[in-house]
Amino acid sequence: MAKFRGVYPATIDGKGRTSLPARFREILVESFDDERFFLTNSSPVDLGGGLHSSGLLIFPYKEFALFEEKFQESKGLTPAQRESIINIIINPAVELSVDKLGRFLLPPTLRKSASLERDVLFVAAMDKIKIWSQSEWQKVLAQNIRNFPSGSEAAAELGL
Amino acid sequence: MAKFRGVYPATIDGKGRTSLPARFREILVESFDDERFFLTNSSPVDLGGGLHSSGLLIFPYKEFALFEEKFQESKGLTPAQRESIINIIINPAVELSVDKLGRFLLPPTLRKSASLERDVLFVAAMDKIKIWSQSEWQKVLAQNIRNFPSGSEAAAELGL
DNA sequence: TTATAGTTTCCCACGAAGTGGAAAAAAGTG
DNA sequence: CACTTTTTTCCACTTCGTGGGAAACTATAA
Repeated sequence: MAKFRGVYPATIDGKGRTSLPARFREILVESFDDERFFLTNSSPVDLGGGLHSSGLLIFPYKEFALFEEKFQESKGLTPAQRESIINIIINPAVELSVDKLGRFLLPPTLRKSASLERDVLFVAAMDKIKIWSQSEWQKVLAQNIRNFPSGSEAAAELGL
Repeated sequence: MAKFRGVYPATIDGKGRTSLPARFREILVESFDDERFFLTNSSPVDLGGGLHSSGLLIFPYKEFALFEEKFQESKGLTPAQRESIINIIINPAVELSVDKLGRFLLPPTLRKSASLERDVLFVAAMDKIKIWSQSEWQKVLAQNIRNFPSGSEAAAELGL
């Protein structure tokens, strides 16, 4: 089953709309046979200056139900953690689908909580898609690069 | 099973396409019997002025699946390293194949992250192929040369 | 209930980007 | 040198992304 792959730039227009990259629309219907999806916050990340929520997350329709199930059944979470996940991920999630031109409206509250302005990136994440501001994503990558130089043990172990 | 061998120059055209050297196309179908491949970032390298990601990597289709498996099973990686590999190598990877003239489009995001302009090199790397800007590759080689002077222990040990 | 403002959706249009192929140019081969 | 293969350039066509007008819908207030 084909997964989402690749990173695509996009912009948010004056009305708060953005277009889901064509490739991701295809995968959505071909692999998840449903063009509906859920949009919600992603988990907060620390980019040096404290923890914030700097991205959004798209779940294919069915995947979100699976996620909720997994969450219900998971045993390793403290009550505080459960509450966080409910308030950040589960409750704010909205069901959406794209219009005839492949676009959708980013609900203002989600958009604000991820501080998305004009230039964003759609980043494949296996069976989900992340939406990040381009500048914030650069910071994540810069951090990642430091953890993973070629010639490192990690690289050698994987034949890279 | 024949591996990729040799270094070939190539150029990127105005639309961002480049042609996979004929020899590599042959190997791809003869040794890996599948003309599809995955293109992604290579691991970051320090060329003196800090770490960046200066090349791309082609995995024959099946090899990429094997790589993902190896990654899943590998035990020696810290969570930070795992995240790095996911964000740099795995998620940005795209499946491609060449057109009837042997060309393929370098996806803009990958192209930018490796800073590839016009003149590139296709460099054999066992069961993978690297794509580097010619100028950056010179720097890698210069570095390599310093680590391996003729007359060194390393050279003597191998009868070189 | 109706008026009004604000928001969301639909649709058109244009420019940018991607795809494919013909043909010229360059490189490789005997 | 002549011939074949590969690469590059160029052009045509299609698809995709973006901006904007206008219609539909929602919410609030009169």
